[in-house]
Amino acid sequence: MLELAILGLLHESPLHGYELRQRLKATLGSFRAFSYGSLYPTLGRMKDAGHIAVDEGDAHIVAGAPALTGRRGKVVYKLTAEGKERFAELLSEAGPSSWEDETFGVHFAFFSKTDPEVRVRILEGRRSRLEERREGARTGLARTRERLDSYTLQLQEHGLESVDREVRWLTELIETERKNHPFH
Amino acid sequence: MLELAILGLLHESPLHGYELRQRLKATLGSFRAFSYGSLYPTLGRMKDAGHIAVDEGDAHIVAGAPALTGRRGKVVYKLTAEGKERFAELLSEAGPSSWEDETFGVHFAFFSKTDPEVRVRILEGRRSRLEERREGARTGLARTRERLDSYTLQLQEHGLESVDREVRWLTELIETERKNHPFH
DNA sequence: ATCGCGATGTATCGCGGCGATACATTCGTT
DNA sequence: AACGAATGTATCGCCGCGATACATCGCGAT
Repeated sequence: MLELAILGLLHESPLHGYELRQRLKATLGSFRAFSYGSLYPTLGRMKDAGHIAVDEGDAHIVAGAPALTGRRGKVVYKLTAEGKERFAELLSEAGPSSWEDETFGVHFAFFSKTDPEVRVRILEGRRSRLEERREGARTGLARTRERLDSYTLQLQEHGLESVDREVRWLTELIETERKNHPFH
Repeated sequence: MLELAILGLLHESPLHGYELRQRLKATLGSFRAFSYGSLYPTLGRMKDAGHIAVDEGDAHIVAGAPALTGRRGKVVYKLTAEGKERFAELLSEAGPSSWEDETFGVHFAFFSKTDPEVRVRILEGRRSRLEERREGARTGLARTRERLDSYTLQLQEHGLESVDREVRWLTELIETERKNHPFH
């Protein structure tokens, strides 16, 4: 999931870790963070997979100095050809079962790079999954309403409203999308 | 976090894993799930910690049968005295820094077992953290508004509205809480 | 009667994200 | 010149997740 975001950002220009995180915050805003504890391991994996390449900045390591462990230079990451392929692949996937919920937001942030048909598919997929979830929750609530104490009840009703709001938001987006791309 | 929920449920009656998960779904509803991949390891940890004890149901293991690895009986978990202490401890913690976001919902679900003063403290803590986050996001958005493409923008604005809604919800809850417990 | 299927039931695996932490450098303010 | 905030790289252990495996049980259809 972070992978998708990183590929998307590097698609525009090479960046090093710190910058990447700033851009991540700016792009995803309030709704998602990503700590360094996610970033660096993910970068490592992507590098191993050959999707990104590193440009070790000026390392400045003085050969003579013994046991000089510190002194790290900036490490700039850039997309490889395989990385671009991978990005396109992830953008079109819309993974029905697995990678859900949070992933949607990340993908949505890169919608302008996504094929219009795929956009609608993803929006509708997300919406129908939320609707399922909502119906399940609704009937569950109706069945157990009496047995729940007031706090649990309030929590669930709040949750339901949130899901409902989300569904309405998605519906608006889908309509707009259809208006702009009337075919499919 | 799951730990808190488990302690809360076992507080009422002993349960085995499957039941526990059903109750988890019923109590937390739409907003949180917890898979078995979380449940069983957590139960294991809690058992090691001495917070719960197991009542191995009728095991039905026939001694004579060689290499009969299968045939598992129900495993019933119940709270120990230490577990009850642990539950009280977790309920009062309200962990300011670390365990946030999702944790709040779980804790809220057990609010009726939480001290009224602590309830208000937790609600206010959650609200102020959300407000911080919101202000950060707001100023960030204002600064970068021009540079963002329309999808990113919509995502962030939707996120902001959601946080706003959440804050309003919390404010209502706090007021109700104060009305019912005018002191503190 | 039995066949199969969905619900009940326990459990593990590897992946990936998280908060905390450590450590080094650079830059602006006092 | 001293100091703290921002910049910068990196790792640690914890925990939750989806997938998967496997076994039993009750029940309705053939």
